[in-house]
Amino acid sequence: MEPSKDTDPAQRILEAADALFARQGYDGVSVRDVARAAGVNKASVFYYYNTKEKLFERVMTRYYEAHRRALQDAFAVEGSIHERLHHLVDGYLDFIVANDRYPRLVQGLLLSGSSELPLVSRGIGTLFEWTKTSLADVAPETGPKSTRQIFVTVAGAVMNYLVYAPALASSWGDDPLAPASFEERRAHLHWVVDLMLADLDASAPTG
Amino acid sequence: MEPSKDTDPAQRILEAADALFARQGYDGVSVRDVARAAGVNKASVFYYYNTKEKLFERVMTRYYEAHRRALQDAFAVEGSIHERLHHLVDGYLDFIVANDRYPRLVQGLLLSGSSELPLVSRGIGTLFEWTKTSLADVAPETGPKSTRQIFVTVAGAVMNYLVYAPALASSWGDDPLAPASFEERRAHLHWVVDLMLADLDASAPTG
Amino acid sequence: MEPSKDTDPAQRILEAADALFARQGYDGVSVRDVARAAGVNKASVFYYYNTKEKLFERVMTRYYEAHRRALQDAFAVEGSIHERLHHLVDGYLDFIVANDRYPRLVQGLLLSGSSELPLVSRGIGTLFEWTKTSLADVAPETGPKSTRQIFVTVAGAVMNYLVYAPALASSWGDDPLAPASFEERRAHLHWVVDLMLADLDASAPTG
Amino acid sequence: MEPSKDTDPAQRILEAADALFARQGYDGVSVRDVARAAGVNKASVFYYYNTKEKLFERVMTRYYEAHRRALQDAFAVEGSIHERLHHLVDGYLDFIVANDRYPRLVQGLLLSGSSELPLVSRGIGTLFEWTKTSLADVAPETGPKSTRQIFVTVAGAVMNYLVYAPALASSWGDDPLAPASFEERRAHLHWVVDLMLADLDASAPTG
DNA sequence: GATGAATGAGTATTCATTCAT
DNA sequence: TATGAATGAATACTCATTCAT
Repeated sequence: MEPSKDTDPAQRILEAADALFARQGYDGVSVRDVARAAGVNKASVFYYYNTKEKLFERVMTRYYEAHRRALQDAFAVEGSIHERLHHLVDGYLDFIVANDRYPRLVQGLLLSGSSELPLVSRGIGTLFEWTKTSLADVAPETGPKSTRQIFVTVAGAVMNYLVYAPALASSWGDDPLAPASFEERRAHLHWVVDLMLADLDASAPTG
Repeated sequence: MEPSKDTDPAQRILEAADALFARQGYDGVSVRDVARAAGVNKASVFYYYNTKEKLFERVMTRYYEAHRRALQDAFAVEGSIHERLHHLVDGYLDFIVANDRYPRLVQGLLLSGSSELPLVSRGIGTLFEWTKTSLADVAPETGPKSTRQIFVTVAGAVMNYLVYAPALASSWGDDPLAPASFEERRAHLHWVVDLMLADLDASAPTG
Repeated sequence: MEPSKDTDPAQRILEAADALFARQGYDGVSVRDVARAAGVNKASVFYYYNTKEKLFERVMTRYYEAHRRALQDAFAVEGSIHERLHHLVDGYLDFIVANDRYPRLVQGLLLSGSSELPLVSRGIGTLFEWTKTSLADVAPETGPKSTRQIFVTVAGAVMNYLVYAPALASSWGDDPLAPASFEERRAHLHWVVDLMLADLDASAPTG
Repeated sequence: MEPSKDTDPAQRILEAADALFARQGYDGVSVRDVARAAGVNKASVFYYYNTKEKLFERVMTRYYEAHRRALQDAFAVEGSIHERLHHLVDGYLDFIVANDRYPRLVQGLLLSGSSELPLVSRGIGTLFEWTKTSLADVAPETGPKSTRQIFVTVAGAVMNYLVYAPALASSWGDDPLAPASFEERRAHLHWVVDLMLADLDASAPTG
């Protein structure tokens, strides 16, 4: 947990900021906290990142990049709609598992009314567009079974799991953050997606 | 939105705090902000609520109360499992629509690592227990189709809609906060719940 | 320790203020503290005593009165110089024992550079004059054996005992505030006074 | 008295705090006062000393150190009991004269019921132990002529002189803080100590 | 006679940020 | 490249006091 003194200070600062922002939110973290956690002087944080806000942006930008790449890869796979959607969900979930601070950071942003909100919106928008493309022939544009409703449900089901986990831990049984729980979650999401797709196929066999 | 000078100042403070905490989060709001928004002296906030934290607790307690009542009523309805679950989802959604700041407040709490977390956990836990009772004969305790997975998905689908709304607005088409959108959302949730219940019935025809 | 609700509120306030000022000093006590300890509304303190400062003055005035009376009585006794001085010391000590908050209050005043200082000075001055009268034929006006030096030593020896007591308790053995300790102190003071008087008699047998 | 702008700010702050705390007591001094008196920004006080309390502790610690050294030196001197006690009194008095704020600071502490009280107690306790050692063969452990009674009288006679001085000034004649007055005081204390020792020798001729 | 409500001025402390070195 | 020193503005909170009732 101690910052290894021999790595790039800029990197150490970024990593410390990442962890702290995810745990306590933007307002809950002071530059002093970050500096201490990174094992550098407070002024160094400003030396490398100019302002607290820009530091936060850098933390987020890394994730946006990784997020975009992960979903692009997942989307690029060939196959049936079922297969492609499963891939998308899996890719999303894998990304979240590998970057488990991301959901908390994004939600924090969503709640703060920050000026960064457009960036998040754009990220979500892109994902939404891909989903729309995937489901174009299957789901309607509006209505209870519309892509947009499905999207919110599934995206929320992926993201929210991580945010709710601490509050669920007590009534949950197993640790919701243990690998086994993640696999159960993945299977659950596949089940839900399959149910929706099957019903869409059945009710609109025209596509 | 301007505070009507002739209503109870304690109430005006509470309402202002409610709005501000929901919009900017606990750390993002200063007592000065609250006082200004309520049109009272800063010291008056302390006169009525002693500390910022207690003020926040009062804001939350009101919601917890209302939340509990809403769900209790929804749960008390007789009928088949389908009907009862629909009622539960409807009650939840109605509550959220009527108290549209609540999801943001709760999420803010979940993200801040605040000391109030246990209170939220308890609230979520209660709701989880009711869901478990409702689904006792239908869904297993663990696995992809378990009550706990269904619970996270459905509860998240209800709560998150409000949190994501601002980020979705641009790629959404209609305003996600318009009454019509809420009804579409409600129908969607019913659809999803029905799909899951139907599949559970089919795969475990014991009920 | 609870204030008996049926006594005069003005009295209850005065008593509470007395105890608190003695324990925590003027600045260490808030009007809220006094009101709470007296079991009255904060505004009542102002109703009866106008300001915190005037309340403090009232607390002190009571003591000045009692102090003056006690010493006057002690001084009025006929007899030899030895006897009169013993009486003075005894009267002083009795007064202190009966009003054990007084030394702390006076010292607090002395240290605060308060505007009440002249009042204290006057009280001490009176006592000094009496002592001077008593010793007029025995002790010189200046020098190591002067009345003024004797006065400071003896007065300080009486007053300070109460102020140092809490700090002494640990290395003392017995409780310095127990009655037996007070009697030991009294005997000690008599011893010291007698030693000084005897020496004065011996060295200046002219009086 | 004006802070010379070119000396170490930390030192200037300490010196200003020292003077102010001695004059007005801990509660009577605000950090703003200290900063202004030291000619630095208010935040600088916290930069150097973290909290008002720690600043105060630093002020006191310096004195404790000096106090301890002064008395240790005074005690280390060889000679008869008379000589050693004279040295102790002289050392104490010299220290007080050189550090004339110390008595007021200590008394302020004694009167505030502060949490630092144990530190003062320890300081006084050490001095008491030395006195006990010095008088072991001469004075009893309890009773009117006991070391503990002598200690309180003499220590109080030294310390209190400085605290009473302002209140005495008017009825005193000369300025009690003038060097000549201090020498008169010193001689007086020697006289008193000698009287007590002589009497102890006479009544218990074992030494 | 007594008090609930209200407040302006003040408290200690934290913060993001700048800058000389 | 890195940092110790310094600060203006803000923070939560307390206080003695006033006043309408």
